[in-house]
Amino acid sequence: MNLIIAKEKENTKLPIVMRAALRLFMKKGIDGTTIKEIAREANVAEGTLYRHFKSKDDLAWHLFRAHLQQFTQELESKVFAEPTTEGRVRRFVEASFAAYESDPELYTYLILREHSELDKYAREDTHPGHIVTRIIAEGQKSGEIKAGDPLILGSLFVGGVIRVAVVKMYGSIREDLTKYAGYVADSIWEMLKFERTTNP
Amino acid sequence: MNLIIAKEKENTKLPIVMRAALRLFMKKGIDGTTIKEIAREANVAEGTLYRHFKSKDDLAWHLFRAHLQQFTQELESKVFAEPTTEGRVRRFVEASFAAYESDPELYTYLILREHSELDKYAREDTHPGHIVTRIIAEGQKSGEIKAGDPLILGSLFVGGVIRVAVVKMYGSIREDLTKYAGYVADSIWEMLKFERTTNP
Amino acid sequence: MNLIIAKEKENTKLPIVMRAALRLFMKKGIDGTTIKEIAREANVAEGTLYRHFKSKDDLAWHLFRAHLQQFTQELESKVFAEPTTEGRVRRFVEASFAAYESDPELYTYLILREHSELDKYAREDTHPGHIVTRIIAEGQKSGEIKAGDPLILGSLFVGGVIRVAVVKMYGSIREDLTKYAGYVADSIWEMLKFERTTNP
Amino acid sequence: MNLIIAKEKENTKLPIVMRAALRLFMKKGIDGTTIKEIAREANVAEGTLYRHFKSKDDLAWHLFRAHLQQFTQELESKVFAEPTTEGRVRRFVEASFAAYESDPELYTYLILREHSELDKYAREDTHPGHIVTRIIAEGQKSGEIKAGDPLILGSLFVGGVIRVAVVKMYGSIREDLTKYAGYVADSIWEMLKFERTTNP
DNA sequence: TATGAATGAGTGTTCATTCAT
DNA sequence: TATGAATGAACACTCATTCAT
Repeated sequence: MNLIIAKEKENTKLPIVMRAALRLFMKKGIDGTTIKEIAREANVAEGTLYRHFKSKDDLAWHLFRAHLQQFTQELESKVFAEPTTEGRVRRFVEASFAAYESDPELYTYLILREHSELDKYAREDTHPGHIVTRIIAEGQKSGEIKAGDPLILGSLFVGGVIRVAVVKMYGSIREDLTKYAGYVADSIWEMLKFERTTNP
Repeated sequence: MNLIIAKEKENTKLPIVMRAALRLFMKKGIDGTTIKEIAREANVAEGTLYRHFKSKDDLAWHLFRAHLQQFTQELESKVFAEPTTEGRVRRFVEASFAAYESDPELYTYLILREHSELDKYAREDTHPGHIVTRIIAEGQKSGEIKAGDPLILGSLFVGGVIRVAVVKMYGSIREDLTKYAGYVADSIWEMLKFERTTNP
Repeated sequence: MNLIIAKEKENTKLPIVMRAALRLFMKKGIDGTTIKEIAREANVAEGTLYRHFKSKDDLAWHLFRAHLQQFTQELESKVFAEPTTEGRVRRFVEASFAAYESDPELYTYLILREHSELDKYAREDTHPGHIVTRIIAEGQKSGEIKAGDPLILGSLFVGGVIRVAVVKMYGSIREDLTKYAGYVADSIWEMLKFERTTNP
Repeated sequence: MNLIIAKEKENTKLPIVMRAALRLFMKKGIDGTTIKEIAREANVAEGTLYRHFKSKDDLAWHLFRAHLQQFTQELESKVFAEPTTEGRVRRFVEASFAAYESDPELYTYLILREHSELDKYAREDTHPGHIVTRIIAEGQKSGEIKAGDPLILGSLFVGGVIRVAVVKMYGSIREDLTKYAGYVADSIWEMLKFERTTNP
């Protein structure tokens, strides 16, 4: 997981600018970050930003949209490569935690922070929450997952995964999240699975 | 659940101002909201705000801190009035959903939005996540909850609850959340409970 | 001839700001004048301008439109109070020169400078040129003025008057323009009048 | 009448750049036009402009000065080739209108627009107004033109000619100006000529 | 000669805050 | 207590100009 847009124009200052903006947006929010700060963090003149983006909002939006889309697509293809629902749940958790660890700044910006500044653009349609809903819905059809509104079950699932990452982000967890992936996946599976009544 | 500070001085413009600020902060973030907007929303002159608060930050912080503390305390006493862990889980879910429904603006401001602007003040110590961690830890001691890092299990628990509220906030859920409380509590309990092996 | 808008709110800094802006716009053009300069000239903070006008353009436009309209209306009523066409021509010249001398800054801003910045708004409809065209047209109908396109004759008339003021503005003329009014009116009248062929 | 500087180096991008700048300066003023816009209009990179001109001001000034000088000189020699004053007046009007029609953009830039941005350079010395003043002065000496301040009479003369062109520029006149040259010249001559009293 | 990314001083504008009324 | 005009530092953004390629 890495800044994809930045790779297009590698011989300009674009990647440096994007990484600087990402770091600051993540830490202080979009409204809370000034152009001056981004320029300073990137060791670049203020005007340089405007060669690549029409406005600060445009920068924030590109950073958000393109990467979230890519992340969600990769996640989706990984997850649905698994045949069983239980395997899919496990994969989702593993891939999410791996993504966090491989680029905590980007993952935090995309998934963990609520950017009310971006509400004016539609934000929900590419969220990984949709993948989870699909896992649930298909699992219910095949009888692997218990009955219930997929939106609710999906929220319990994805909310748990996100929250673990948030707690790590705030510093309460020291170890690599991937260490917990198995345990987390098992726990979530207990919640979702269709309980076959055992015979007397 | 109601704006308590506001009740202290009912004959001034304070409650109107606070409610206006809350609504705007929730919708557009703290940095994204201007004093002018708050004044306009409250039908008050700009200077008037400074009779009641030292600064915009002060307003945001009071709004946040006092209500979060009150909310967390009420929640804690309700939850631990229950003797069994399963009952506590149920109570937590019910009270959270009820709080959302009784004042969605306040709940969103306190719990659902990440306010990076408030990071300068400590924010974690009064979060309902702490209640959950305590439920888990005590439940493990009494053998009702399965083994595992309470921080992780607590995150799965509280993350699920929060996520359901977020999804409702974004408009994907129509019904009153309290309708789902039982189902959600059951599901979470499946995830947390100590599994007694049924057979010899 | 004086700043009319400014009179509405005499206890604010509005009149000072308008006069300062007028002076600078006249001297350096609208685009060539900065907000900082206006503020400095008016001994006022930059932000103050924005309490009274939405933008620099808005200021320039109000300054232009309202005063041009008032000037044109006053001129029109003065001119058409005269019964004869020759009297009207004389009145137009006198009133124009008097207006220049009573407030050269305002007259220059309104009439003498071409503000390409204001082209986006319609500019022609309230110009004194329209008065002149009407004088000509009515004079032709009554037989006092010779035949010919009123637009052309009107342009010769008003262009001459304007040019005299421009030359004075650039400093080539020392005396008060009103001194020349009679001579100028006579000259223009020679150009416009219907020439009765004198009998042998 | 054509862009002469442009002809010097016909194999470079210079003429295209100058024509583009002229068009934009005329439409939006010098301050109102950016280097980026000129470059875009000329299909040239921004940096390219600086091969040919030291600065934007330099470009504007060259465009103005060289062409105005050439225009004025041509006009002057045409006018004073005429022996009679009445012929000179006629020639001045004809040549001015012909110049407008052959290159309205250039004529507008040179004569019709007031460029306060160029005030820092002396602007008056090559203006066609000077030709007119000379026509008047010589005509008075020879008894063909009536008494009066040549500056005033000249302003009435040249102001009329300019105003007709301005009105055409703003679109109120449809026909070719040269069609009106005779009528305009006659009218102006009525205003200027020495009136011989016809009878005893 | 031509390019266009980079620069940074400067622009118009915003906005939290102050203060005379 | 309440007002809203005034403030000025800070903001997002522009643009003439430079420079490595």
